[in-house]
Amino acid sequence: MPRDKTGLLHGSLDLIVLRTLSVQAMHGYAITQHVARLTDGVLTADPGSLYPALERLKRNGWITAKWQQSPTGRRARYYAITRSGLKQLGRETNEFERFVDAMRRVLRAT
Amino acid sequence: MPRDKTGLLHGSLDLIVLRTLSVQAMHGYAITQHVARLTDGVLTADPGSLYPALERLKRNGWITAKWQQSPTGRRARYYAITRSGLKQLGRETNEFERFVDAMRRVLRAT
DNA sequence: CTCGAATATATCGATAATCGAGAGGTAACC
DNA sequence: GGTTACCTCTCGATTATCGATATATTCGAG
Repeated sequence: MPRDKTGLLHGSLDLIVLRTLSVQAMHGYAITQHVARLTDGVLTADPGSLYPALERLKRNGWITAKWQQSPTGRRARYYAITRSGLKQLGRETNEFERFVDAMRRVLRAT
Repeated sequence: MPRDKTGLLHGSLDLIVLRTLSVQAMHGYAITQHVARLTDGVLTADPGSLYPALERLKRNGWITAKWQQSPTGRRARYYAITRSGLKQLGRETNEFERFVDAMRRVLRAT
């Protein structure tokens, strides 16, 4: 599974996680799989980045965590997005679009 | 002049600089102005990030530096992209597009 | 003539996010 | 019994960005 190694992921992992949880509450491992499958491995949420990120988001009140049983019977920590997390998702999505627009302007300049 | 503060710039400054220098050789301060004007201040190349970045790119052989007179009569260091810098620009542009595509897939997932 | 704004380069330390490499453990399957 | 898939979590190293700061020159306004 290819890693980022470009540094581009920097600052967008939170957005990825918030967006993923806005679709459905799920546990960390499921987030990893979801992102890898959606992007054909272009983006990955590695444990070493994901769990700190989840802790960060929780600390900011944008997600909640609760232990549950996964469909496979094992215990897993389910993360759900909060109302303020949804607002944050909106903000970060806008920022991302602004960023991409600006980059496109630079990349197309003559 | 608004700063990034999202972390999104992380990893794309090199691309911005290479692309800018591919248009025309110029000095650091001119890069700062060029990027700010093109993007309406959405992206900035602050001195504290720019000069280390230029040094980094030079170390990799992607740009060259040479002292010259600026149109205003002051001495300035002019940076020019090299052939291998152009190749690197191509690679980084592709990576960026791949990244944006992947992000879009995540942001549009249902 | 003086003063501030614009031009221009550069360094330093703090910050913070990512990543690699694990460690630990359960369940299922061959 | 061994391997794979599932699932959480921590630690240290790395690295880029950023804010602040220093230095110096040129130009135009008052």
